[in-house]
Amino acid sequence: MKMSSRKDIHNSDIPILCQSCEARHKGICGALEPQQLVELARHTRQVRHKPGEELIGDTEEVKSYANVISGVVKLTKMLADGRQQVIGLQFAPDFLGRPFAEESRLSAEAASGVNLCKIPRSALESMIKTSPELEHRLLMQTLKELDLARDWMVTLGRKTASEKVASFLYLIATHIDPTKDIEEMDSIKFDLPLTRVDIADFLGLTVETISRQLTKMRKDGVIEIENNRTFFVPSLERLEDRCG
Amino acid sequence: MKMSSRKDIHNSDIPILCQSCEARHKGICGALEPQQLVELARHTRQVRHKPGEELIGDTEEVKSYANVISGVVKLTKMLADGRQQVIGLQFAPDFLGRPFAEESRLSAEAASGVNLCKIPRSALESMIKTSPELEHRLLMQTLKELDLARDWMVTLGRKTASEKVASFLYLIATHIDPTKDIEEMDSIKFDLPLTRVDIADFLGLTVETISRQLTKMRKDGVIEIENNRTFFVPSLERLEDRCG
DNA sequence: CGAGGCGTTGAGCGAAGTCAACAGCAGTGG
DNA sequence: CCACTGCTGTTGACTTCGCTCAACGCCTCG
Repeated sequence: MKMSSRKDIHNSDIPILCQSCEARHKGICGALEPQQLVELARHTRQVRHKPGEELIGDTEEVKSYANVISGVVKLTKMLADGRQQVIGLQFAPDFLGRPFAEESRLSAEAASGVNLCKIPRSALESMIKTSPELEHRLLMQTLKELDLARDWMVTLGRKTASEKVASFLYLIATHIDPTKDIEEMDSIKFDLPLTRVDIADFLGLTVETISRQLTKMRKDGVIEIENNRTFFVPSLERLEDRCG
Repeated sequence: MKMSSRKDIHNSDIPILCQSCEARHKGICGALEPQQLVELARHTRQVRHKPGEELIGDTEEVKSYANVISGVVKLTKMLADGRQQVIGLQFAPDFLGRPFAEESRLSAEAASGVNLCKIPRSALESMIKTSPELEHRLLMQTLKELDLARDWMVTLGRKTASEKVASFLYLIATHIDPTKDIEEMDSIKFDLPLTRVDIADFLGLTVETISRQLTKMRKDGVIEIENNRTFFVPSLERLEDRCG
């Protein structure tokens, strides 16, 4: 069986699943033979979710995986007494779901409007058995998420409130539009996919602190805010300087 | 080629590499044919490290992977101004190293005395190409680490100082001895593999706070301390109650 | 119009940080 | 042998950052 070259595989910025596989080299689909593509397409379907809709609940049985086509998905965990922590955000073209787990150990919720490409668990797992390349891509995606989680642990553990907020805005600014090249940008305008409460839960802070820090950054000219949700960053570099 | 059953594979509590492969079913070795085992043994070698020795530095080129045979390895990241965060601990039989990365994005240091089974990067990566089962085990290990990292994000972001310290002690108590079954234990005695400074860097706190919280837990009878490093937990259940 | 959700701002408080002193211990060298 | 140094850990006094509580403004929706 023909396989794509190692070089291609090392590119971690690829969707794992993708129903419309025009750009085969960018998807998991790139690892599949034509007949496998047909097989895949028989099982996947695109679904749309409104902001706030729960995609999968804690301790819920995992019945399907998905690929984020557009929008932002929020992953959260809760303590027994209700304290909540957002443990990750997923942007297009991330893979959604915990492979080989009987049940989810976290909740996933649409933060913004979200388009997903869903595939039943059994279908993906049986395709993995026949296509090692598929599993390799899953491994690359998981390694990428582990890297991000570890970066965020530094933010949670060792940064001040204002550094945390700056880091959050920087993360969103550089991930919200998967078509843009981060290197080539200086200023950027975007819509926040999260409420202030969500941001607080992501950063381990309170809403009030978020609000105060945003006001401070606005007064310092690092950001401009329209309509509470639309942000403009005149200099990404200056924002990065505030990330600690 | 014969492969072990899916059921076996789902057991995440297996060493990935293991030079002395007597217990083949427990290692990555279980995925290999006899002639591959011989091939593996030609490349691996066991090394011993004293506490505090650096195993791999930030931005250092990755030349080999390793499996933790005994002891505890501390993974850390640092901010530009020197603030440090411990982003993970690795116990036997964890796999050490970031597959498919050109350079390390973190530092690894022996926290206690550590025995490793090292394998050159090229040797492992070429074996992966011929044995998909090997890659599957790597995926399972990475998923396990991702789960742990996300659990710890909740601790870092949403727990109080005393809950953090309790959570840390609980983590150590339940992981320090890989041969013990957690379910069957109530009381336990163990040596801390980390200094107070390390604990502080793991929990996003200061040494002073660690010290004060430990003193408080000792006065409350949740723990007993001998020689600063040797801890006794009379009731794991009571410790767990303090984890939040 | 009022209700409810989301966001901002202020006043006061408290948990954790900072700074400083000190104790215990291992190593070292006169 | 003891003085000296350096490292780790503890404790106390004081400060401060971020939390709590409360009020209020601004939307949207019914």
